[in-house]
Order: sequence, then structure tokens, then C-alpha cells
Amino acid sequence: MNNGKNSSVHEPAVTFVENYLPALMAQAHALMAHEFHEIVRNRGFTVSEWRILASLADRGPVPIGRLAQFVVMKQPTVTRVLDRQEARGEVQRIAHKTDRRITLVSITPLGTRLVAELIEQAREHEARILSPLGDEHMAELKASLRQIIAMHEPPGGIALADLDGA
Amino acid sequence: MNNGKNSSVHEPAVTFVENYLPALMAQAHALMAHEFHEIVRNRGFTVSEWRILASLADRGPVPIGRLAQFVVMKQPTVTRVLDRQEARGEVQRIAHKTDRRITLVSITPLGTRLVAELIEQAREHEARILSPLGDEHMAELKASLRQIIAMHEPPGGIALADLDGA
DNA sequence: ACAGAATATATGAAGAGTCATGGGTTGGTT
DNA sequence: AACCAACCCATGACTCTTCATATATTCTGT
Repeated sequence: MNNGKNSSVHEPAVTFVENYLPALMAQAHALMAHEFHEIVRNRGFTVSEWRILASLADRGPVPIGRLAQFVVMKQPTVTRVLDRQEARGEVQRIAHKTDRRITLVSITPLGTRLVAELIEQAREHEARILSPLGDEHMAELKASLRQIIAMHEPPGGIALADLDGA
Repeated sequence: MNNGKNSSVHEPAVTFVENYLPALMAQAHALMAHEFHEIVRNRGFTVSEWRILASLADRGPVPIGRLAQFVVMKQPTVTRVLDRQEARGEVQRIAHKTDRRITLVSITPLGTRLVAELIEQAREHEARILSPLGDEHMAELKASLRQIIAMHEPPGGIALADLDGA
């Protein structure tokens, strides 16, 4: 609040957005991601495609809705990105064995090859970016982020591995 | 966490994206922001409009390009959002006194009134979200984020206050 | 004073994301 | 068995964002 304009003092010392966590995170993330996203673009991927491939790279076949949660996108968006990627043979849709409502997605060997380099570069980029922080602060940072994420995942412990239909 | 019902070598224990800082930040941010954005929507603002108003709330007249950096949006996007907001009288464009290329924007009294509540709620929301972290971790987290941001701001110390034309 | 490079914002065309909804499927209840 | 609520993904219509570029202004060197 403090609507007091600039009286005698010049700066409000620290403004709201400069101390608001979501704003800090948005900016820090954007700055980090911006550089790497150029690499992604140059490889012919959009940011969304990269996120999806990177997420699928580790996991087995995943329901589309679940994937949407991981990559922080709405389900219709994921469906459309997957359309493009499937057409290019980077991912594939597989029917769930027992529940025909579910469409599982998995990365193809081609997709795996294509992201492998990007993931490697992402690791390097991350290391380069974060070396000034120091291992300790870095670990603290990630731990805090994981905690924030964990607090928001409503079901008491989402199993990362219950892809029965695979 | 990820314990094994699949006791054997199935899961990579921790996948790439689960340990990749930008991914962690994107997810943590999205989860935090999601809740608050509903409040924003209910007040008739888009997320972009909220970010712009919140950023302008603290500062004096700012060049549009500079504002785009703060709010992490491209300049054309900001221009268009400002069009809407200016039409509603929430912000106003002012010509720079000496450099006529520059268009400065500032929040109006109306805009200030409208965001005041949202900023208050944002603070409360932030506090609620972060209380489980504890003050110390919270401070650490913000400090690390600020450092990451600072590392990316190229000029040796961007002055937050050189709005001569104001 | 002038041409050309640089800077700052605006705009037309195109793209990506989202909302609301539809079609198809499953599971529980009567 | 039939019904109905819940569920999952796909799709049309729309909005928001972005890319490429235009327009206007300032700066720099000659």
C-alpha cells in the first residue's frame, strides 16, 4: 500500500514487484530460459515442443492429461502440440490397454535422439548459469522449489509410476 | 517422494525435468500463480494487465520498452495491453519531454485504486503460500532469485530511476 | 547540415494458447 | 440391464501473443 508518493526520498527502496515471489520467479525463469530457448528454436522446436519432449524423455507412456500437468500447459494445447509432433514421428499415441478413454503418449526413438542433445545442452547451460550461486545455495534453491511444488500437488502423493496400460 | 512399488531398476529415481532448475521454477511459479490468477480474472483483469498495473503501481512514468522488461513480455504485447488499459483510464501515456521517440506510461489514480486491493491480496496470498517454508528459507529463496536476475541484467547496474522526462 | 545507423513504439499478418463443448468410455447405482 | 455421473481426449471459435516490419525520432561522423 503506502500510497505516499516520492516525498523527499527518491526510491521506495524496494517496490512491491521486486519483493513479490511470483514476480521474482517469473523474471528469473524468463531470463534463464530466454537464452536456452534460442537454442531450442534453432533446432526447429518450439518451447512447448521442447518441454514435452524433455518430459517424455524420462518417462514411459503417459496419459495426455497427466502430461499436461507436468509441462504446465492446458490439455487442449498439449493435444495440439502432440499432433504436430506425432506427424513428425517424434512421439506416438498408444491406446490404453484397459481404459479406452485414455490416450497414452510416448517418445519415439527419433524423438529421443532429437532431444538427447538438447537435454545435454540444457544441463550444461544450467551449470553455467548457476555456478555463481554455489552448490549449497543451488541445492537450497531447488529444495525450496520442490517443496512449493509438493505443497500444491493435492493428492496425497502422486505416484509417478502407475502407467498400467503401458 | 518416488518410492518403488517397482522395486527393481525401472524408474530413473529422479528424471531430468525433475531436477532441471528452469523446469522447477516454471512449475512452482505456475502452481503459485494459478490460484491468484483466478482472483485477478474475477476482478476483470487479464494476467498481463495485472502484471502491468502491479509494476506501474510502484514506479513513476516508465518507457514502454523498459516496462516490457519488467513484466517479461514482448514490446508489441505491452503496447496492445496498454491500449486496452489506457482506453479504460487505468494508465496513461505521456510524451517524454526531450526524446520524442519515447512514450512514457504511468498508472492513473483510477488504476492505482483498482490494483491496490489486488496487491494487498497478493501479499496475503504470498504469505499464506510461503508460511510452510519458514522465514529463513523464504529469504534465501528470494535472495537466490534476485541474484539470478542480477546476473542477467547486463549493464553494470541498471538504474531504476532515470526517468528524466517525467 | 546530411546520410546512415540506432533507438523506441506502433501495426498488419500469422501463430500459439485457451475456453467451451462434443463424442466416446467407464463405473457405480438402481 | 439401463441410467447417469464422472472421466478423458479432440475440436471449433476466439483471444492473446508474437514476428516482421513500418514509422518516427535521435545520434554520429564527416
